[in-house]
Formats: sequence, C-alpha cells, structure tokens
Amino acid sequence: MLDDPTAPGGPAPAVRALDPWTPSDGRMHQLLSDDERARLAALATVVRFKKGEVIYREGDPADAVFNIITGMVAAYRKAPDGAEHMVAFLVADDLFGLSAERRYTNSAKAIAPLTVYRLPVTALRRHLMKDAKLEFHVICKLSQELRQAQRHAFLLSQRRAITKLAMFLRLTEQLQIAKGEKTAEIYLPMDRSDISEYIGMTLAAVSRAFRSLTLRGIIRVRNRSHVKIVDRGTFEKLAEPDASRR
Amino acid sequence: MLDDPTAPGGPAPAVRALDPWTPSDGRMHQLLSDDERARLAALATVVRFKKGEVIYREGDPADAVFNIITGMVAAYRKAPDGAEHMVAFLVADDLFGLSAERRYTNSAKAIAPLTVYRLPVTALRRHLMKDAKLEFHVICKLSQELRQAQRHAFLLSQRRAITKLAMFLRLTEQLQIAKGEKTAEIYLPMDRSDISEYIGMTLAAVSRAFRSLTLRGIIRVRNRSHVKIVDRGTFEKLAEPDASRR
DNA sequence: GCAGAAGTTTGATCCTGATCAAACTCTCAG
DNA sequence: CTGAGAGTTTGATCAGGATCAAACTTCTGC
Repeated sequence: MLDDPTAPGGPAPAVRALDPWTPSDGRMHQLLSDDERARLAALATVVRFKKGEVIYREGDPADAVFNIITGMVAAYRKAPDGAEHMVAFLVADDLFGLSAERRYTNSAKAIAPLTVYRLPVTALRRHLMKDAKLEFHVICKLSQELRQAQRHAFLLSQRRAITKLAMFLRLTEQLQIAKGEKTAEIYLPMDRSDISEYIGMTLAAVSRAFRSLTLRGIIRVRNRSHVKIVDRGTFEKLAEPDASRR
Repeated sequence: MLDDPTAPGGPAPAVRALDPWTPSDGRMHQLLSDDERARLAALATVVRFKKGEVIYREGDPADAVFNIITGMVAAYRKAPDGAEHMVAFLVADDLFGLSAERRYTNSAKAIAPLTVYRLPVTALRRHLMKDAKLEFHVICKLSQELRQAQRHAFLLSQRRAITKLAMFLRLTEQLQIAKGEKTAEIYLPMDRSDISEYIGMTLAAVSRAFRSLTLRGIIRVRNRSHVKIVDRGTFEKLAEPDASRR
C-alpha cells in the first residue's frame, strides 16, 4: 500500500540539488519546503513501473513531468537502426520528462523497479507561474542536470576505454556520495549494456575494461552491480582525461 | 559608442528559446517582454571581449552571469594535460556563466569579437526571486540548453568521423535556422581545432572528414568558415547515427 | 608586399576498440 | 533440480582514427 504522499517530510515530491549560488559542503539538500512539497503532492499521482518498462517514448505528447521516489530511470534516444544511446541515469529526487513543443525529446524506461510522482504539465505550469520560490528550485535542479550532461559529454570525448569506464565509475560514486548514500562500494543497478550505451562503447569493450581494471588490482567486482575501488591513487589517475594525449 | 541598453526592442538583455510546453513553428522567440528587458538592463553592464580573450576560468568565483549581444563564445573544460574540451558554442541571446557553489564549472572564451551583458548574480538572484515570469523564461532557456547538451553527447557517442562531422554541421545549421538567419550556407566562426575539440576527434581527423565529404560531392567548402550542403539526401543519411553499426 | 605566425592539410605508421562469433554464468520458472 | 533465456565474458581479426611529423595556406602587423 502507498504511503500518504502528503505526510510532511515523508514521501512527497522531492527535489534535491545544490543552489548554484550558495556555497555548501557539497552535499545536496532537499530544495522544497514541506508545504511546497505538500502542494505539489496535491497535483501529483503516484505511479509504479516494473523493471524494463517504458515510461514514455520520444515524440510522445509530453503531458507530464516525473519526480522519482525510488528506483532508477534511464533516459535514452533510439537510433533508426535500433541502437539506444543512454542520455542520463536518474535516481530518487530527480526530475525528468522535459520536452520541446509538447513532445518528449527522449525516451525513458525503468531500469529498476520504479515509483514516481507524475505531475501533469498544465497543473504544474500554472503552479510554477505563481510560486517564484518553487521556480527557483527548478532552476537549481536544471542547472545541475545541465552540468551533469556536460560531464557526460566530457566522458564521451575521451578516447581510451579504461578512462571512460573509470570516469563513469567516479561520476556514479560522486552522485551516490552527494546523495548521502554509503560509499564503501559503488552500486551499479544498470546492466553492462546500459553502461556501454552510456559511455559510448560496445558491450564487449566494457567487459574488457572491467577485467583490465580488475587484473591491475584497481577495482574489485563483488558481483554484477557492486564494485569497490581498491587502489584509489591509480584509479584517480586513470579517471583523469586521457593521460596519453600529447 | 554603446547603444542605449534601455531602449525598448533595442539591445537590452534578450533570451531566445522555445517554451517547452507550448507548440510553435519551431522558430525561437524572444522570451522577455520589453519591460523585463529594461529592468534587466538596469542591472547589467555591457562588456566587450576581443576574439580569443578568456571571459572566466573554471574555478573562478562566479559573480556574474552573461547574456550575449553579438559574437560567439566557447565554453570548455581544460584537462590537466592542457587539452581543451568544448562543451558548448554560444551565440546571441544565449545565457552562460552557470555555476556550482559560487564557482564557474567551465571556462569561457570569445571565439569571435564579443559583446555581452554582464549580470551580477546577487542582483540577478534578488530579481529572479521576485519575478515568476522571468524565472519561467530562465527555465525555458535552461531546458533548451540541456537538450542541446544531450544532443552533443549523442553526437560524441558516434563512432565514425564522418557521421560526427555531419551531425555537427546539421546541429549548427539547425541552430542558425532556429535563430532565423539565412540558411543557404552554414557559417562556422570557430576554427577547425575548436570543432575537433567539440566533436571529440583530432584536428587531422576533422580535416580528413571535411575532405571526404567534399570529394564525395556532399558539401562544398567556400572558405574556412562557409560550407554549403550540395547533396542533401546523402548528407542527411550520413548525419544519421552510425549506419554501419549492427 | 613581406615575414612570421597561426591555422590547416596531407602522409605513413601504429594501436585500440569494433566486429563477429562462440562459450560461459547467472537467474528464475516450473 | 533442471533447463531456457538473458546477460556476460572471451577470443581472433580487422578497420578507422590517433599519432607524429612535414608541407602547405591564410592571416597579421609592419
């Protein structure tokens, strides 16, 4: 059964990010006040998706924005030949479902069992225009996603497979730290092929890169989805942009 | 001498983008009303930069946001080995200078003679919190930049040099069309090495890709910075994600 | 118009990750 | 426990860009 979404501090729409103009400890904070969250909850409905389920497809009419409660989402674009390119992995407190011209620009699917708030755009938009504070928080969140997208692009511009994988692991780890989760191991809920499509390599190459890092004693792979960084120094050096270049 | 920045309709801060939730003809519109622009102009100072000049460096205290009047800006991240990775090219009406924790996350330099409005963050922020409409427009602009960043990532995930170049040319062309500029030729104010760093290849590879497209009769290069697409059909096919894969 | 610098093209070689294909390992339903 | 399917690892070969270096072109200030 669902928790009461209006319970303050409980599961109501949450947006977690840094205010870009205020210094802090690097940890992300809940941006919305309790009553903002409650008011958003009034617009929202809770929806669940099974692992693998598609939430929307690029080109679909964009009538809702989503806010993740638990689970993980992959945003991706589909190429005509069927290949998917992962644009972002999204976790609890993230917003997704941005659009252009009333159409979604990406597809989105659950890659772990998912619970979200679904916020109809018309209601949300009306709400936004009336609440400057809320809008400001959306701006913070968008800035953060923009920076994340730029980091992703930076990762993709690297040439060496190992560099890309190391950067990916570091990004994932930092995200988990910023969310205040335990940090002994990196948790990878997505499968290898999702990773390969996110970092722009083939499945085989990802597998080899994992093996190479393992053999070199830099990481330890406990299982499909749990990786521990054993040799921090070397790891950080590898996660540095293309050491070889020039 | 500078034009009066408060003249309505004249050169006052301008933000051009699509409202993601309103359908339109695909052309971008001026988002700010005349009096919003005038009020922004009151906060702003006009600054000029010569081609090649650095506007700010990543890590610098982020005390201002910029709005381009004329010229072009490249946002980039510097790798420890000195290599620069272009994160975005920005043109008239774009906003830049986003930050995290009061620090710029990218560097920015003028790649063409540049005139900008400089908006101090403290004043802008105060202003933002009081004007929901303005905030909404900033949200539209940020959404647009986010989508642009995702397209960039998509481009970078391609394997074939020619595909990347064709996608880059198409992106640039579409941007120019959306801005309502003449469209017979694509205008490339940045130099080949800026392009190579944007699309994640070496200078040499970019040069070869240009030559290949030219030899195949797909484009015609009038000079460094003016390219015309001769064979539209083939061009569009090449700008399609990695035809070869799978 | 010239010298020098900056930007660009071209060439030869090498190397890394793509590709294709097969084997292996989980997971989960029955 | 068993088997089928998805997910993953591994191997052999190949191609396309990276790399290094040299020649060439275009732009700049004088």
